[in-house]
Amino acid sequence: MTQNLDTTFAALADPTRRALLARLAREEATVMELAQPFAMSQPAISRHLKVLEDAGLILRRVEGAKRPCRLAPGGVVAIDQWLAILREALSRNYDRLDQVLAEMTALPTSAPKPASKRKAP
Amino acid sequence: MTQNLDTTFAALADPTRRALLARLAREEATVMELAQPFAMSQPAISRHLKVLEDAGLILRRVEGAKRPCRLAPGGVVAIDQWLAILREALSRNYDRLDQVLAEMTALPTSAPKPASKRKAP
DNA sequence: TTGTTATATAAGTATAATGTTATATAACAG
DNA sequence: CTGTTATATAACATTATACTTATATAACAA
Repeated sequence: MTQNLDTTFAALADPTRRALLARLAREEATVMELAQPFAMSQPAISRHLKVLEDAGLILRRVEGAKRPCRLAPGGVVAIDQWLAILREALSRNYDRLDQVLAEMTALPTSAPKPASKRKAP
Repeated sequence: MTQNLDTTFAALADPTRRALLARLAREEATVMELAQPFAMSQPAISRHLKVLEDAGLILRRVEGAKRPCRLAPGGVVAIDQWLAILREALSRNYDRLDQVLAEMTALPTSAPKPASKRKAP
């Protein structure tokens, strides 16, 4: 249940699985309903759904012979929490860039760039 | 480099690469600096960095013989845009749950559920 | 019961990912 | 130029992923 980030990111790294999630974002659906639009066997879809379940991205309930799937929040929450590290760092960099640009504007005709030497033939 | 989601999610699905990104969230670093804490060869780290670069998660500049790496925003932005689909659907589900709970509270000893079949919009 | 539908699991295979060591390239220091 | 440092690439082994078809299970319908 408490999926790890490896599993969750890997689950999202497949276009079929993302398409399944996009479908489930509209409405709950059974395995056959999910499989129908794909040029892929039912066992293949079943395995994709297992990957999504292990990743905390979907939940399944039992309803007779059917197993309707719906989105679960766990995976997205875990990913968001991890991405927060990157978001914070990126926004810090962005602020710093703003500051550098502001300084460049404030000091008009200074030395422009370091200009590193590149390869010789 | 408009990296695709497969590449970006797959890049994040590896603990070594996430650790590299977490390191770069603190500060820019060269390949050797990044490699040093890991029990892994330098070529392995170089390849991980290439994966991160292709994923739009880092940028590298040339500085003499060194190639300092820093975080890039592209990958995170792409992921966020895609996750928006799931977030929206999940919050819709959550609101619906809230509503169901509110109804259950409002009607104490009534018939248990209206149980309406959901259909597409 | 028997047949049908819905789904899961098994076995096999092809491709891709991740690591290794050895080597190539390019800049730097002398 | 020569040796050293920083990084990339090549070749290879190992393991994981993503399919396939065939079959198992379980509910439903007759």
